[in-house]
Amino acid sequence: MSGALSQEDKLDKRSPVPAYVQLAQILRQRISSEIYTSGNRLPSEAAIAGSFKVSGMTVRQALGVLVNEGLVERIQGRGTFVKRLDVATSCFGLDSFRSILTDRENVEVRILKATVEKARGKALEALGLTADDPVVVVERVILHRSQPLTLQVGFAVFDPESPVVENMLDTQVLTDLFFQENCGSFKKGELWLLPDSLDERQAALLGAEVGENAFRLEHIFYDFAGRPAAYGWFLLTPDKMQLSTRVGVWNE
Amino acid sequence: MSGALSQEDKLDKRSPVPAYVQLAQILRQRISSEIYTSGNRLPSEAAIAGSFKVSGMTVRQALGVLVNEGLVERIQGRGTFVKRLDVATSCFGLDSFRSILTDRENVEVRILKATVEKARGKALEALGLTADDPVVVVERVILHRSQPLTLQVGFAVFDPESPVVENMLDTQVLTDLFFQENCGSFKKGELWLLPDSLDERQAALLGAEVGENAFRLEHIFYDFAGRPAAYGWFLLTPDKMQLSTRVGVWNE
DNA sequence: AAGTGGTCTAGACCACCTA
DNA sequence: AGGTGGTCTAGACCACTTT
Repeated sequence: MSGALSQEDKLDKRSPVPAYVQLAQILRQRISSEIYTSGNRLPSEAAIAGSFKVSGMTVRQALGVLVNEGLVERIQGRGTFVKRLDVATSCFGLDSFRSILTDRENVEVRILKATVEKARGKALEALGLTADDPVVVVERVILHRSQPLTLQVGFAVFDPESPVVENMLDTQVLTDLFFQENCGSFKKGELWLLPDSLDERQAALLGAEVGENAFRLEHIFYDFAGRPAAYGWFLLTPDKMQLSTRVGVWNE
Repeated sequence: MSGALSQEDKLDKRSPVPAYVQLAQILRQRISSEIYTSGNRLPSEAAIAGSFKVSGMTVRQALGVLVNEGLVERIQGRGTFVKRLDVATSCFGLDSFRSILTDRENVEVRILKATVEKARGKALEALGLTADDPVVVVERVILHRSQPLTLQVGFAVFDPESPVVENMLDTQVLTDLFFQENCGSFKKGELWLLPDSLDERQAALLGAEVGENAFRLEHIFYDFAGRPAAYGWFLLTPDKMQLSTRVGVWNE
């Protein structure tokens, strides 16, 4: 067994796999097999560089990979340490939602409502408007393979000269936030995730049961002048958007 | 105005702020002010290095910062491009939950139940046991400033020699996953986030209303042999764990 | 004082893309 | 062929921590 180990403990410099990736992999395995143990120090950069006969920069790059994976922590003047599992540093991505939306030929958008109304409630506040300013309101159901995927409600400041209004009325725009194809008009955005449950109308539109638990994904986007320009939310049942994340050593 | 701009377009090499951070900031502002626009190419590494009189490595480091922020994308052979806003690349962290749990002097754990039972249902499946194998079941309420924060239910394989069982019965262990102080016994873990609503008992324990929407944070942890060792979940109302994230240019 | 990681230089060669 | 980013070297100096 130690033969197999020492074999993996050398870098193949002719390999197309970069040296720093190979090195990261070796160090990852040493963490996984408790050669380097939780809370303890790894050898110094110089020591690793010497033992693998690579430059300091290559070691640094390999350790950077492990830092990004949350496996180690580097402290100036002290060293590089194996991190303990830390649930709170993990984060939940929207990949499963995106993977459905990017399947474009099977996605269909059905407009339920597209009107100009007087602003009130949360949309008024989020968009920084004064009472009764006009806002564009759009409500859509997005379907995937003819099955309801999500109900989307959006509000935008009504400004006939703004491209945002055009975009709001376009069937594509909000899916484009995910398709990443037509969203140069926003500088930044903020998103919130909330637990919710479906009322009668929402359940009917999504083909789900009344009271069923769902995610509510709220969003607000700002234009390049820094003004809030679009506010709204998506309603999604959790089978349509699985949120999961991993911590610790998975890529051994 | 152009005077102010050109002033910021030089690096202060005597500053304690690293050159690559200053450079990233300048490039970020150029994206924010649409000097570099969505979808278009930035100057090449060599061009940036020349105009700021730094080495290629410093430019590379600065661009790496912007890549991590999701502002630009680098494509080998083509160049570095300003990314359009992309909701689906953002992710939700558990910082707000952690910030409460790490306020240790105000956190209190109240054990509701700690028994050994026969495995069944989801815990049996998650832990890879066969029917009626014994499992440790622990149920707790965690309070912050004497207010109920979360209800936690955990299952662990019953193995008298395993430190996990000891830990499960310890009032501290699962909060330690967050405190990051006593979790060297797990190699990896997986987490799921789900929308849920509180039943009568849960609502009473959490001082909330029956049917109120809540997050359910499920977790499973594996020991260094790769075996599932602990499964369970947290129930939390969204006021106790705000999940938000940002995309685009925020640090101008 | 010695050891650690953090920044930075000034090159080199390669893989990839576009023309 | 020429330009782009990706990897890598072999150093240098600095800031920080520990002894």
